[in-house]
Amino acid sequence: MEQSRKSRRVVSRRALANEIAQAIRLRMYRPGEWLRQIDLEEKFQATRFDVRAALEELAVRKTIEHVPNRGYRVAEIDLATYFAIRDTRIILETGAMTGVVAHITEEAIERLAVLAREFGEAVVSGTRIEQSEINGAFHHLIYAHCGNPVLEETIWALRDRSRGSQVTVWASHQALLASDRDHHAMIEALRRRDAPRLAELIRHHIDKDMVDETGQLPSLSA
Amino acid sequence: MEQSRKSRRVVSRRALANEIAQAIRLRMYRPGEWLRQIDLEEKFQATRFDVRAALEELAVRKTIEHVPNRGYRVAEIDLATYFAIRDTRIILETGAMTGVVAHITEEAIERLAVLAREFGEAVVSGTRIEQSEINGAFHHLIYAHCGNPVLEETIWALRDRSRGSQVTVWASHQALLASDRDHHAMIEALRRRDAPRLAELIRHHIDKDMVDETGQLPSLSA
DNA sequence: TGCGACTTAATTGGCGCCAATTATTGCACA
DNA sequence: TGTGCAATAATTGGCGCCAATTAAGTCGCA
Repeated sequence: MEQSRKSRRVVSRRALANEIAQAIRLRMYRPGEWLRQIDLEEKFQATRFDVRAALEELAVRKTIEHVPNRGYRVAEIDLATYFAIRDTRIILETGAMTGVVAHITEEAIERLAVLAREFGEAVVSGTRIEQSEINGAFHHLIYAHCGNPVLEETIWALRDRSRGSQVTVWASHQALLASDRDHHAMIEALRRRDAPRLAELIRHHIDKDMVDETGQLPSLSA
Repeated sequence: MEQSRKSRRVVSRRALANEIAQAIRLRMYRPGEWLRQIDLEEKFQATRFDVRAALEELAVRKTIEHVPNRGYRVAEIDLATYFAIRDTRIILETGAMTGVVAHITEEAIERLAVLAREFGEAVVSGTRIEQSEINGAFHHLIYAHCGNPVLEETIWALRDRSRGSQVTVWASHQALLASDRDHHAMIEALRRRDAPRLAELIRHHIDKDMVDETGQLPSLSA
């Protein structure tokens, strides 16, 4: 009981950074928004020191950006870096597919099928956040089976980095339905252990998710 | 004059971390070696606070590892992560080649040719550190022309991470000579804008540099 | 003489205070 | 009424001190 304050600290070094990252993922903080240290202190029940350490970690991971004497804010990435991240993701995530087909188990594929079904349901009756979380879990589970922890980690870091943008949320219902179809096609390719096909699907998937919504991009070009 | 202390601080946040990273790259600190904060304080003329921030940053970047209440030490990576980094590097660095042949200028290729020649000279009459620096500059210059800053940065981060190992230093003179030949072959392929050939050379280059020396690997398996 | 517990020394790491910087508000003046 | 300047308020960030933890050294005991 009397350790309630202290145990909080022990966990916080990395965990607090992840909690804040999670909050950014869930869009509780929008790109461009300032993260005031005092607010975070009480919101996450942490000391100023821990908050600062967490913010610094996120700044190193490029999830947020640091402006001296101004503070930290959710990185607002421009179109050029946006495409740069997309292209890098394509290289990494397609490159992971040979490993995935080599290592993934039948059980894992079944779990993926369940997630794909859940995503399909969330498309019609779920919130944006639910859709995003299930989609994240789906892809996370795929890359978790590439047999290369470093690759998995690198992929995840880049995905987190691209969240700090307005374009990652699906713009249209059509895009959501297309994503749903992609997921099922991926499972099909996984069952056949067809790495090239999978890579092509992934490439298309990333491309679409990140480009299909250029309709709302003008707000970014400012 | 009176800002001598302060200006030091302004630079330090990121720069001090890079200075320490550089020192690790140059093997002034060996894998497994503890980085004592007091030593770093006077060695780099920084405050304890800055040293700690820099160490934390390097820990986030996985260049060093942090053990609570013990301190920071150069990460001693095991064989499995070693191969994981190698495979991820191959995916990224070969994937960058299409961008490189599309964006690199003739002047840049000439500068690469100069570096390749310098490396060839360093192989016979230079120190290990000189060889390593020229080799780094050569590859850095290549990836600087891939037209994708994010990709370049990711590649560099991974390269830094693999330094924390005994196997990155060239073991044999033969390996050095082979590296030298590879460099010239790369320039040849660059002149012909032959991306597939370049990718194949890079793959072989990484593979060899990192595997050819398994002869001294037993020291790692401990 | 070897092993274990205790004492001492060295190192790390948490945290709060205050200075430095920046944003905001209000006021005077054109 | 609009604009520029000055005072005020709020926020960030540097840093030193000391508690907590760990490693090393020492002594006693079997």
